[in-house]
Amino acid sequence: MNADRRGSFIVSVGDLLASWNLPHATGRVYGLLLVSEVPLSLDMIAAELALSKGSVSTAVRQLDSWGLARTIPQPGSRRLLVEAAGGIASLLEASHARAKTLIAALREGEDLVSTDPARRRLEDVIGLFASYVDVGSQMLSTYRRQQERGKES
Amino acid sequence: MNADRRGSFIVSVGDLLASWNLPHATGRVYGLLLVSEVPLSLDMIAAELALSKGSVSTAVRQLDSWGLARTIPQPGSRRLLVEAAGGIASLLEASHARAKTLIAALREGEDLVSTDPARRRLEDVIGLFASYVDVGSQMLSTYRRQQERGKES
DNA sequence: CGTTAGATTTAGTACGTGCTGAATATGCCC
DNA sequence: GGGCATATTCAGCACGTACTAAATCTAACG
Repeated sequence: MNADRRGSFIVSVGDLLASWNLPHATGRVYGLLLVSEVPLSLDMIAAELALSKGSVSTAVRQLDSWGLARTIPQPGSRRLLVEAAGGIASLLEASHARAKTLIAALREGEDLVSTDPARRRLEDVIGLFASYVDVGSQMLSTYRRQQERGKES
Repeated sequence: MNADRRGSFIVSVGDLLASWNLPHATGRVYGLLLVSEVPLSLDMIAAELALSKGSVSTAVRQLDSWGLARTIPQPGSRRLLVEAAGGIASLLEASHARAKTLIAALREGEDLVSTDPARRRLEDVIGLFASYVDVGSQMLSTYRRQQERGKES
């Protein structure tokens, strides 16, 4: 049945966002939005995902604040429709920001150890982590550039 | 004072490992090992980090299982000494492994949505995440190669 | 063997966090 | 303004998880 695949897709997206420390429920809402062809109301979301209206409300606001969803007010009603708004790029960038302050803190302590087997080990760990973050950042910025190009056409 | 810098370095390493879902205490143990010139006993670790012996024991075993520390048995005593063993590379690789099964699950659901504004959006999200993981993997494997080269000299 | 020094395991506890349901706020229409 | 529909906020609860302290296990040495 197809509802199964839909369901497992949705929980996968939940896992994905959970790995960036968003609540699983919030991630599932995003997953649902991604596979929906049309914008959804909060009640529909709550019904399909078996969540309370309260949870859905906060989840949507979180998604909105991360740029993962946008809410469309309906003229003549208080009802909001919600749709996915592209990119997890902002999530990745946020975690990079955290990572960079972390790297700075590590560098700060780098000269606490001076003699050599330990010193090399330390530099190696910090260096690896730093270049890991770097390569991700680079990739993100080229992605951003491509996206801009796509828009202006 | 220098103990402060030492301390904040240690909690930074704790934060770092915590971002890979290891307990903060475990991460702090790793941090302490990184800035120690000599191997430490479990009791010393417990004393310096104000942790119970039990916590330190499990923390060390976790680190060992991730290849982040190794334990050195002392002949003629039951006491173990512990030292840092390089690389967070294995942590990164593990999270990549998780990410790849995740990507597979997402691809599985990709054709749940067929008509086009939604379809493109979905492909974009999955594609970005996939290439993000890819670039990290590549970087890790070149790192591994360099390390091998360093060893064999 | 018994004792001692240490590491490991286990039961219990405390804490953070996310979800629910109810209460409250806000906008819409008459 | 009153009443209705919908969204938001908040207090309370439930659950997972990590830490502690005590009990248990294991090895070394007399």
